[in-house]
Amino acid sequence: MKQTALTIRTPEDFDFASTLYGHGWCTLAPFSVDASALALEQLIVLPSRKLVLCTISAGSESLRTIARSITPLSPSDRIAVHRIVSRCFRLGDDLGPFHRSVASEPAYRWIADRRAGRLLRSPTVFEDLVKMICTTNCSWALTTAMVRNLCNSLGRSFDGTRRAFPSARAIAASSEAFLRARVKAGYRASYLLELARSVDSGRLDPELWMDRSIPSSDVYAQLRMIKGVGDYAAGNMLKLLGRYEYLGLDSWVRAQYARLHHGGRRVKDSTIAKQYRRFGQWRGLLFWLEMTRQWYDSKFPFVE
DNA sequence: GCGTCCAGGTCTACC
DNA sequence: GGTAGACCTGGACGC
Repeated sequence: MKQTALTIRTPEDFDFASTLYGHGWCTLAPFSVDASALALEQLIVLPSRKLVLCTISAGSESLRTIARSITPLSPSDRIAVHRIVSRCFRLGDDLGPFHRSVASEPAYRWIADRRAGRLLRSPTVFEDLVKMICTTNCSWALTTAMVRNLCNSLGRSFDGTRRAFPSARAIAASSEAFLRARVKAGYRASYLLELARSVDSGRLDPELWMDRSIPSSDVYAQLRMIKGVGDYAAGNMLKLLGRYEYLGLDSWVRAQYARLHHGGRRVKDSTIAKQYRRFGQWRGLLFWLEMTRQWYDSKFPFVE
């Protein structure tokens, strides 16, 4: 096994724990967390098709990344690791305007203080989209099981114990019956298969949504055309694309909003939307952070 | 042990 | 455009 150490510089307003634990993505394979070492383990597939197991932790104004691979990494492989880790940890996102806009309000000053707002994402938009569909209409435990099953049954093996997230081609080559029986995706199986086949054939290229010149409303509309992607999934996909104009409401945040603002009484979605309208392009991010504030005040729920 | 409910929703048919 | 019912799974809960 070859080992390569990389130091990846982070922005001034970056915080490792806030990014790692800001939502549940760190618990979805092929991510895993070593809570005692405060490190993220991530198995990634490079453009050269090499598999690299990365252990990422906080350094001094940097991410300390140990990359393990079967064969040595070439200079272009090292650049690819740097690019993928930076993308997952949202190092290129400029949250300065957001932090400055909320710092003037006492209730939200903690967001800038905690350098919160970077939501961990996967190496590809396709991977995030598959995972997002797996969060719909089920418990978080089932989501983690479905994603783990996808990796274990269709992902490439690194060392016999760890498997990467499967490519669109690998999922496309499976079948609905397989995705139901082995992945336990249930009725989502047909959605995942159709999505994977669209991406594999080139009919759909989710990476295009990273282009900031495309209006968010257009990306949202394209997401909503995908079977299995409704308001919740589309809204939260946009957050992973760095677009925060949609709230992405689900039963958990609705209940949380009711607890925080209405003594537990449920309110209409339009009431929630009205409450956050004044935060403009940042409303989706501010909403999510307000709903999860207790995680930052006490303990992140994903820490063992 | 068994039945029911519901969880980080979405789709389709129908009105 | 709004709504009812169906849809996989698995854990929690009541009996």
